[in-house]
Amino acid sequence: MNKNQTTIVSLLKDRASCKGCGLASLCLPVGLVENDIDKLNSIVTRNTPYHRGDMLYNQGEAFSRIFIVKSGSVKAYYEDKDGNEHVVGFFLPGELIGLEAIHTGLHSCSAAVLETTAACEVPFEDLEKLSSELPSLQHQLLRLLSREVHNDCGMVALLGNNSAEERVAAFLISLSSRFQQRGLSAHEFNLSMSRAEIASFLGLAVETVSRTFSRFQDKGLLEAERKNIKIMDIEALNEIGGLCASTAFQLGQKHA
Amino acid sequence: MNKNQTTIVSLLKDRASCKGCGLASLCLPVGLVENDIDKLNSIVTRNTPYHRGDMLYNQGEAFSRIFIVKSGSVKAYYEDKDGNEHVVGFFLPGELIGLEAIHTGLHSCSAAVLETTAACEVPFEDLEKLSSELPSLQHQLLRLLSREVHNDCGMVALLGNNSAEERVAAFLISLSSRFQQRGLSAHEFNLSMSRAEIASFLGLAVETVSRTFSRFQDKGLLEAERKNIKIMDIEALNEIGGLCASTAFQLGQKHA
DNA sequence: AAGTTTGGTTGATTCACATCAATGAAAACA
DNA sequence: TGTTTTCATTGATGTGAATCAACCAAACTT
Repeated sequence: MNKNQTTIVSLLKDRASCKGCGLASLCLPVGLVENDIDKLNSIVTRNTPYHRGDMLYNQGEAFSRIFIVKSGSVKAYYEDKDGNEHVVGFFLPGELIGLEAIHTGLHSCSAAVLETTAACEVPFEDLEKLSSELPSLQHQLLRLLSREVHNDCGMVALLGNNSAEERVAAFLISLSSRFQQRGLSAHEFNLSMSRAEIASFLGLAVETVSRTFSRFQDKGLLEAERKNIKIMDIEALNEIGGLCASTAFQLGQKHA
Repeated sequence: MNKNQTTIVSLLKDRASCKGCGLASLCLPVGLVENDIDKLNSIVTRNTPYHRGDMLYNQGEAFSRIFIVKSGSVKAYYEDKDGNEHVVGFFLPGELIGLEAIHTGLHSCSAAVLETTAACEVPFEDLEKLSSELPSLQHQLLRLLSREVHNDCGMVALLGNNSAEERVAAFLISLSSRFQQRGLSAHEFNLSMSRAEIASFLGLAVETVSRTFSRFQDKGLLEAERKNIKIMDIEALNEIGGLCASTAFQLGQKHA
């Protein structure tokens, strides 16, 4: 094996480990030294890719592990007694899924994959154990849980106080800024979720979401061609939806 | 000092420490052995009582410590750019306040006391440090953060999908069960928050909350005499509001 | 390539809740 | 004790978004 081959092999290894992961700056490794990242890596499983409709876990299931989106996207939802689905969150790369279940030990919602998605899996017991050995990891885990609380507070504020236009604008702003954080375009992106899923998440009817998209398009704020969204006037959208939940809540990091 | 006096003194000491606190089974000490509770106790400050309107912290303030309600109650809210107040949560004894701020290091909302209230104060740095020494404490801290996520998810579901009647019923059920958990009556209690604060939290107008109370009263589900609430038919209320956010979310522990 | 299904858009109608307005009753204050 | 202020209730009216309904365009079938 010559030197070049060694380099390639080790690069490939890195790509498939926490160390080489491009999301490390958003995820659990934040603040960890290289040696500790290796320890974290040793408790992480990388599954074969999931496809649209695949479930990470189901409502009612026992909690044993958290998932982290590596690429693709995931929705969290629960089914009510009539079997209606209610979306409570969307997850993008670097975001942790399943945190709501630590408390009771049971998942209170289901997590379904929205498109071809890679995810890391971390047994929670192992994560807890390692966290008590590595203060930095404990710190980041607490921060990520807090991020979730923060974002959910923002959603409560949004759903409690804002109009359909404000909700949709806030949703688009949120996605845009999260894509940007991940090195993607803030101005053009594809939605992995349907209008119905957006509507469910925002507490609106599908028709209202559709009409709001059309109205924004008429005003020249964006161009929506099915799943493809081009944001033309991000300032104006921000004006409508960005500040309504106030500067206090940047719904930036996770859902909405 | 005779033996009786010694006993009384140590009892009083206990009352003012985590060890003797009646809320220990809901709060951070869960799962800790006596010796570890003492360590926890050593980083907790018990402030002189707060009064209605006093602030625990203000939106925008730097985060340094969490609060835990010992008696009384607290609301969390944020002010939008127009100065309107939006309630995002109510906290009862044993519930942790300020968790949303760990992530950014800044409080994204304000916390105001609703009635004469005692609260414990825990410097977060100390709590983190102690948590990495005591795995049980780390575990409970994670559980309490997760409880918050869980409850907020429930609120998102409630606000996104349910009618005014369902929201008010769910709110009352939630309070009722939380009072019961704390050894108080599930059937009769006093609201520490105004109708306007309830309305803000539930994303409704004051008038709608008031009318809904009246309608419930007409149906014989409850008797509301200003702040005093007597629940007459908890089953029926559960039927309206309890199951709507499904069995998945018991909004029981924290905020409505 | 025609038929079927699914997802999205648009229009017409309805309704639940917000808003506006007035009144009453309890605290708060002088 | 009267006055002011605040909070809760109830009624009348208006409206934003849900619902109902039709249609269109992709995407999937065979």
